[in-house]
Amino acid sequence: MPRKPAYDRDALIAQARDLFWRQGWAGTSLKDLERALKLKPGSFYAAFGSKDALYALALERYADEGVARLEALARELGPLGALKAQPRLVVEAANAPAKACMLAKTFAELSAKNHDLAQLAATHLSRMKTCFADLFRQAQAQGQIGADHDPERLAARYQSDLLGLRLSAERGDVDARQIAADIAADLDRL
Amino acid sequence: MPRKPAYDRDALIAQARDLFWRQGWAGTSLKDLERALKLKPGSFYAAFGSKDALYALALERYADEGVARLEALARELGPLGALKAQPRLVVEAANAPAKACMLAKTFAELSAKNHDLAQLAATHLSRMKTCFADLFRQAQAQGQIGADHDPERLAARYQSDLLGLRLSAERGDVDARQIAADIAADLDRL
DNA sequence: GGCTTTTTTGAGCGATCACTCAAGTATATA
DNA sequence: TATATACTTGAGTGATCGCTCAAAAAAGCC
Repeated sequence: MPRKPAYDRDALIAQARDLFWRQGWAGTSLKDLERALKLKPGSFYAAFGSKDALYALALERYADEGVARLEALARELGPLGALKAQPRLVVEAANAPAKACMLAKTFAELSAKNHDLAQLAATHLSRMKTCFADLFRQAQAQGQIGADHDPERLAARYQSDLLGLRLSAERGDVDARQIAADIAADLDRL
Repeated sequence: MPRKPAYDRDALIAQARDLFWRQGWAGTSLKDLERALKLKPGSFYAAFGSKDALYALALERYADEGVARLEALARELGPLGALKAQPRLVVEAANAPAKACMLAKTFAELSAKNHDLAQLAATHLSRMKTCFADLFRQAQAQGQIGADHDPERLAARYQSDLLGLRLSAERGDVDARQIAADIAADLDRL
């Protein structure tokens, strides 16, 4: 007996993610969302409950797809290959809403006020770091990098470099491809 | 015959810089500023004109002091010494309002909307990059690093790593000192 | 002390914020 | 086709945003 919604919820979350990713939390108003998602306030709140709840869904989606993409890359190129390819891929992602990492942007914007979304972003960043560590561990097991390295430490440094790279990639006066190449080259010296 | 202001303008700019640095542009309201600077709205606008104008002054101050600190460090430790010390110093700065770079935070928050302050932050980031390049050039001239390196490229990578490090330093699940040590160690292999 | 000039004060402006809700509309079942 | 059950609509909520301005207070000069 009920009527079905006229929208595709998954597509709306993806659109919201793109908007939030580009413009940040405070930089994206409900008017922006209503316009982009073509949803009136009533429908918006019926569907998602609040701006923050939708942001949380968007963050989740962002992180899930990031992990999935990395794991697919590792299946294709092997652990070290994936780690070496990732910087270039991130910089060259032409149709992404932004180069910078949405988790990092969210954390940077909201951590000072102890916002729940900052904690959520931090959790997902941790998850990504664990993925990196796993790949370093696998590469080590396969003898692709020296046994005298701590995978967790490598992962922390690698993720840090990647966050810097992705911010740099938004600048007009920086050649991010060079930086990406240098990060990848460093992995060969391990 | 005129009356003198009761406040120290330079001190107010420094306080505003600390607030903006921690909380960002949108995250810092005029109420926050009025409370921190102990200024009623009228005095605030008589002194600074607008929130954005004060933010610009704060950015300027931040960048100027950053450059000055780096140059002083280079006089004390030499060019390569300064570059190697900087990561550790940045991570260990205990009384700084935040670990992350204010220029990077501003740029990340505001560049999507083409805000003037994002452009200003980008300009100052460029300035800092030039400082780094100069130090790499000096280190090269002194034979401390190989002649087969492009100082501009080294500077871009170094700054990118530093921005990543400083963001990582705000996370609870990352040992930023390890990353800082690893960045410094990389400079010895040039 | 009297006058001028400036700063300080704080109520309050219009705009926008995230959000609500009652009325209108469309759809799936009976 | 009639009814029940959602979904859609958009005017409107109180709160907060950056900011203005006229009145009150204070300091420098005669």
